[in-house]
Amino acid sequence: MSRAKTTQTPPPRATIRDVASAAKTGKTSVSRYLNGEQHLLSDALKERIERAIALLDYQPSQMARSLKSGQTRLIGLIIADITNPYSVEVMRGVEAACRQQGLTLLVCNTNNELNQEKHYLQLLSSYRVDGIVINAVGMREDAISALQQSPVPMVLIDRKVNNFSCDVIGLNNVDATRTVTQHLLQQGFEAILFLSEPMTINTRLVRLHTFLQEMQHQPHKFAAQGEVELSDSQGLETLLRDFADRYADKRRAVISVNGALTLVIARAMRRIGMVWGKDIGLLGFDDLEWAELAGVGITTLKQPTYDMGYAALEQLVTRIQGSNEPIQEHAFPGELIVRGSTTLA
Amino acid sequence: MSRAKTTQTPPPRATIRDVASAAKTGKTSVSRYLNGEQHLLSDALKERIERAIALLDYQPSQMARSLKSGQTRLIGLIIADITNPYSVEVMRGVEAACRQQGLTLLVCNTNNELNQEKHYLQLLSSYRVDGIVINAVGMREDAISALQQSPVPMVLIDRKVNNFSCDVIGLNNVDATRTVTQHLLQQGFEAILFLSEPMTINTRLVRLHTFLQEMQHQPHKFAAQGEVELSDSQGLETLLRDFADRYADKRRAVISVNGALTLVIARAMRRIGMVWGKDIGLLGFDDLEWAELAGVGITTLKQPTYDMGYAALEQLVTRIQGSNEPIQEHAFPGELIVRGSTTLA
DNA sequence: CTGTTAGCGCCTTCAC
DNA sequence: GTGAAGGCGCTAACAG
Repeated sequence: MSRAKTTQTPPPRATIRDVASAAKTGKTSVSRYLNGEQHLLSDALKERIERAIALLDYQPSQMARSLKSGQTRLIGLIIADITNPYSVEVMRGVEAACRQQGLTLLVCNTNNELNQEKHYLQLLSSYRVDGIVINAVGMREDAISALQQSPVPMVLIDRKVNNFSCDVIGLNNVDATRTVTQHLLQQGFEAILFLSEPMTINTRLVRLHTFLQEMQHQPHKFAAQGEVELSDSQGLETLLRDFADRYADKRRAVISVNGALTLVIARAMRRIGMVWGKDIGLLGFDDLEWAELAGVGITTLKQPTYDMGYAALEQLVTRIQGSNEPIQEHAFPGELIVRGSTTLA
Repeated sequence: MSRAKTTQTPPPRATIRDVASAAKTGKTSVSRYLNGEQHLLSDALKERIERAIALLDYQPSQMARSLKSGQTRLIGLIIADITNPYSVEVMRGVEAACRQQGLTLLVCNTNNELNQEKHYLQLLSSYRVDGIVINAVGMREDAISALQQSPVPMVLIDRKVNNFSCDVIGLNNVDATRTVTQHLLQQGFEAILFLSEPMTINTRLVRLHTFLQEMQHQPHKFAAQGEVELSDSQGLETLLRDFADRYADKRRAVISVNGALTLVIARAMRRIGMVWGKDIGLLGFDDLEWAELAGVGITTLKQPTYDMGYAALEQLVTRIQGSNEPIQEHAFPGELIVRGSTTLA
């Protein structure tokens, strides 16, 4: 019966005190040993401590350390949609930078839900993370109240939040949208439909406005716009058909505001037998790993997502270290990758 | 100058003591208030505490709590390759389950590097996570030594590790591989090439062995196998060409051992002008969001990844709660999704 | 019903 | 060189 008990209760983790007594010394010396102040210890003592640590498989508790020091060396990353390859690349960048700085990443996925975002913000705060990188759900004020209070340094990725002043890392949306629009015009497209998910996000608005602005200068060209939920495939098909009908005699193209939408648009086109690169042009923000495999290929505007994540963390670290420089907005350039979908035969 | 100082030193977070004194009471009452023992407090006191908390924007420190209780309510998830959509879905499942259980997820990406894995294992342990879900890098013994020691409950996802007894959640690889092989045979394919990344992972081995075994029973059919690194596009092209040449007069098909490889194979086929669904059959483990868009579509064996992640966490929780039941190996069924690539015209 | 007290594991003066 | 003592923020006896 004592056996059962032994199995059930795992041996409690060794503490610094255990190590100390095993090494026949005090906690202080062990602590010193751990914190690189080894030059203060006699070789004999070092020896003993080393052995005791190995013997007990001792690992200092970060919890206790953090409690004492007030620094957790934990970074929170809040991502709106981890399903999105864009987010995954950002995450990889942030993570790489964290590793390089000896920080640990706490990743949270809000699934594009505002209350999840609030929940995680509070959670991270209660764990006393040293800083937060956040890809916000929206730009409305809901989340801000919670944000603005917090004394935790933050950096926004991609999406700005109204009335909330904070460093932002993102794409140079204006330049990128101009590039994209000009490319389509140069390829001879005459009617362009800008498709977007709901305009609840700053980035989407900027892209749309820039697009419309670019098109204004064009005398005999036509700009159209549509808004769809990712799940509304019916609505999307209708939108596409209407566009094709209205500009039946023009060379037509569609711009997709982001990668997730591009996938949905491509599927819809498939279903209604509209072939990109032949019946219609297609261009999407965000590069896609399968872009070259889909029919004749899909032209994309690639963002340096990994670098953006990396840069976001670096910026965050300067804030953590107490930097008081004015708010930064770092805009990265995009890269147009031309494929078959925008080079009509 | 006092202004500068104020800006630089953010107001220290309120502690339970601050709340207590603001509410003119002791820490205990505040603690009780926080821990749902409100029925023990007088309405007047509750009132005051509530106000004090709101006023100071007080949030209890999880660090201190964990230190006291010995439980962090933190779960570690170690993922071999976060780039892989498979992993992302697993993560989403684990995360959903965590949320449902009031646990917080610490996600680590090992990038398929063994030393990263070891590093993170130790890190999670030093943060005293309550449990770990791990998608191991390999099945060699290197990492195990570190693993086996640990008193932290663990659950493996997808990949088993030799000599390490631990619950495992994964696909029913035998059944799935049979399904896949039989499907190709029924479609009239006569020569089948099984392509895999290096055989460093248990799952891949099982799939290969099952495939070979299934093919043994087939009199006039031919089984071939190849091993490639994802980055070795040259080698892959050669492999595909050789296969096509050797079985020039047979109906040929390729099985890809996982989603990442399927992408690479599809690209290689594109480059050498080999058209799936026409020149050759193609079938891959793991469903891909773009599978229907690539040419005539690619047949896949879909895994219930989200559910697997969810189940993994649930299993982990039973262990955390002290369950001593024998090691479980939960194998989920796969689902064959037939598309154009395996229905030769 | 409420407050006082003693640690959780660690680091850090401060003495020896 | 080394160790003892106090406290980080919190919870849980144990008194009142």
